[in-house]
Amino acid sequence: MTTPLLVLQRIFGYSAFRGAQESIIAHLIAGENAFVLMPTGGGKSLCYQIPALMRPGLTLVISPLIALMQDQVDALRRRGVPAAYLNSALDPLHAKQIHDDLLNDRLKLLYVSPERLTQHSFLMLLDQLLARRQLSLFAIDEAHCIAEWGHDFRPEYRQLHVLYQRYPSIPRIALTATADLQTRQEITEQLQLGTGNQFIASFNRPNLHYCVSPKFSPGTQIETFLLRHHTRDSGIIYCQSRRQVENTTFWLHSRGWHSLAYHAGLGTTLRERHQQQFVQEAGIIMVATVAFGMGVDKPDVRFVIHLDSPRSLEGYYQETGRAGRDGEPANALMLFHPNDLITLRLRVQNQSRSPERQAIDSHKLEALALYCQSSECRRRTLLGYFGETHTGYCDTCDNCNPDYRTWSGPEHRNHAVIFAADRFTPGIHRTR
DNA sequence: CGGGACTCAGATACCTGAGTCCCGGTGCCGTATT
Repeated sequence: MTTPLLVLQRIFGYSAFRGAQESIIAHLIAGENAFVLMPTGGGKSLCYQIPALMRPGLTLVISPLIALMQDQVDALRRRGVPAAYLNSALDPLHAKQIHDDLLNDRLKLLYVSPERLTQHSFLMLLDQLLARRQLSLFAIDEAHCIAEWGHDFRPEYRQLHVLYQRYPSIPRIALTATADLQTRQEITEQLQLGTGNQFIASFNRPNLHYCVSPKFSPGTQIETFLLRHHTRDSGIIYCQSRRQVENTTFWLHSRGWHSLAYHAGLGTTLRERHQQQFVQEAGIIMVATVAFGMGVDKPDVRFVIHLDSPRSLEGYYQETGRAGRDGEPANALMLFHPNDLITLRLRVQNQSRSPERQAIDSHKLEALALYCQSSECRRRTLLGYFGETHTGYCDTCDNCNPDYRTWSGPEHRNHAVIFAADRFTPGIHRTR
């Protein structure tokens, strides 16, 4: 008789479970639903992969990106686990093969996108598996996409309720590393997970150090920060627009920094090349839009700079969370100007979304505004937003420790004074 | 596209008007075309 621990040791090669992994796995094996919130690198995947191997039949994993599916399936196959994905990157012959494998119970895990899942033909296939009692578990990876993308960008993310409506007897697990209270509620409702099945780890990342600096001369500020703290480190600079990415990359390059651009307008080949370079080589600065990050596995990212304000505190946490996954100290610097907020507020107002949705977007944005303009411990504010209490005085943010206020230039104390005294110099502009 | 924000030059010490620039970002899927 095999146990989860034996599977963990024999298949995955770890000696012991971490955090809540063991209880989540036991929960799923017993046929219960689960909502799992765990920081990146906390071992989320194992929470459904081990039950997948211990329960009879197929575990279906809903994943947002083809690249993520490929990474996961490659890793599983290397360990000898029969896993596959079904998506548009696959040629018809292979797709047919997987179809056959599914009907003959030769696969333990199948990865698909929500778009694939909601196709009629695919649901018919699942119906067949259900009828043969070959359907074991549904796992929704990166479940925050339901709230983040489901409302306009990828509407199929709001149709995942088909899982419990059509297959009520099959347990569901949703996993993510970032979700505020609102997002958690949305995921739980959308997938009917039940309120008693929540496994929520701490959001605190003690090795991340936070600073919000008034933005008055972004180029100089970035360079000061890099020269003082990160002359040879890998890091990410987040911008709001593709144009800003281009300009900043060009500018950094002209100043002798090894920088690469990443946004969805660059084309698949170039994006893949840049991402691979960033992961494999040391000391590259990736200048990127929100397109960059998900599924990027690089433990030694030493800094994340926000050149423009993100549109929510949730997004900010997610993006800064890509630094310091190795547990070593890493810095999160935000260059903030109140004008950025004005633009974002207008954008929320002008969105053609329901009043309820606008209220939620607005709430998420105002949480960020509070964070930027607060003189309280950043860590306390950030954790408080996610419903966690922290005593404050973390000593590793600019509000707790004066040393952190000089990251990108002279010490800043009061945003209002600085913005009254200085005229705002807009973003870095390419010289023609 | 209309309109707001910014820059710059010129006339005149703070303001005006013309010109320029900008107007977010994320990916599946399938079908049509080289």
